[in-house]
Amino acid sequence: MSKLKLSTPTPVDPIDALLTAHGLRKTATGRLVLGWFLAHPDTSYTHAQLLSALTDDVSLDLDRVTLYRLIDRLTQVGLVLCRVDVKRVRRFQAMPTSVHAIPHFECQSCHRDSPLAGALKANANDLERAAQNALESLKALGYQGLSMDFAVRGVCADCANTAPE
Amino acid sequence: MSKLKLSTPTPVDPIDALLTAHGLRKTATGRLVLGWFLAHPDTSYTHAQLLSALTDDVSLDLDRVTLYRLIDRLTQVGLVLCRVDVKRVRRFQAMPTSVHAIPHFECQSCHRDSPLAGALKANANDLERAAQNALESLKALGYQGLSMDFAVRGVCADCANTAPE
DNA sequence: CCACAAAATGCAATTTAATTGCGTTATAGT
DNA sequence: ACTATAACGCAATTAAATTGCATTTTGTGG
Repeated sequence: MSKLKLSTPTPVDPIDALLTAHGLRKTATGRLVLGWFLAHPDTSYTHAQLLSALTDDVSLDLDRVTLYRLIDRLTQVGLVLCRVDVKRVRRFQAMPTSVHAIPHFECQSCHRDSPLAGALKANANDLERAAQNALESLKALGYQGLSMDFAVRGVCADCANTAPE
Repeated sequence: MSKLKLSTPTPVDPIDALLTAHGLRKTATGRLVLGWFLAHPDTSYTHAQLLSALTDDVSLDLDRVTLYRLIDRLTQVGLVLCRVDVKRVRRFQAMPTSVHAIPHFECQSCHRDSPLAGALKANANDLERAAQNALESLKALGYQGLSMDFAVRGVCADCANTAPE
C-alpha cells in the first residue's frame, strides 16, 4: 500500500485548530488549559481547583487573573461549560459533545447535592427522551454547545424526617 | 341560621401557623418576611431587593444580617425556595405549591437568561409531563417542597451568528 | 523579515455577596 | 413570672471575582 501525502504538510494540532476556529489566539497557556479541559471531560473544576491542578500536574505557572480571563474567553465561544454550584462557586468543564439531562437534587436543609438516578428509576427514561428532543429542537434553531441541567430543589426525605415535626 | 362556635376560639393566623408548624418562632420580622413571600408567589428576590422592598413597602427596618439569617431559616424548613442565578447571586421566593419545570436558556456569551417556552413549542408538553411524573415519584419518597429548574446552557443563536466564524 | 495594532499577561487594588463573633433582646414552655 | 433558647443588631471579616494599568506576546500587512 502506497503512502499518501497528507493534505496539510504541517500537521494541525487539534487544540490549535479549535482555538483558531473560535477566534482565539494560540498562546502557550491557552493550549495547556484547553488541553486540560479536553483531557478531562465530564469533570468540572472550580477556578481554584483548576489553578492548582495546572501548576501541580502541568507545571504551568500563571496568574489567577489570567486564568479567570482565559476561562472567560473559552466559555464565551462555547468551548467550555460554566455553571454555578450550590455554594455560589463557578464550575468549569469541557463543553460536552453529546449531552443528557442528569437530574440532581439540592437539599436546602443539609445542602447536599445528590443524583436522582435512583429515585427516578421509572421516570428517568421519559425525562431523558423529552430532554433529548428539546435539545434537538434548539440545535435546529442555531443554538450551539448545548448542555442541560435538571435540578430539583427542596428538602430531602432524611431532613424532612429529622425535622421538628 | 345559628352561629357556630369556632373550634379554635382564637382564630389562627395562617402565617403564624406555618411558622410554628415548621418550628420557627413567631417574631414580628418573621411574620412580615414570610408574609411578603406568600403575597408575591412566583416572584424571586435577591437579598438586596428584598431588603429594600421590605423597608419601602412594609416600612420594616431590619439589619442585613438578620434578614440573611431569617431567610436561611425559612429555606432550611422548605418554606422558601433558594436558587443561585447566573450572576452568582442567591434568589429567594415562596416555595411553590404546584410546580412545573420552566425551561430556560443561559447564554454564555451575552449572559442573557431567557425562557425557552417559545423555542420548545413542540417539546414543552412532553418535558412538562415527564417532569411532573418525576416530581410525583419524589414526593412519594418523602421529599418535600419540591421545585424544578430545567436549565440549558450554551451559546444562543444570536451570539453564534455574530461570532468570529 | 520587520513593524505595528490588537490581544494576552501579570500585579495591585477593589468590589460585592455573604459569613462570623458577640453582647443584647425577645420568645416559648414550665 | 422565670429561665433556657432562639432571634436580633452591630462590627469586623471572608472569599470569589473584577478592574485598571503597564508590559509582553501574537497575528497581519508591508
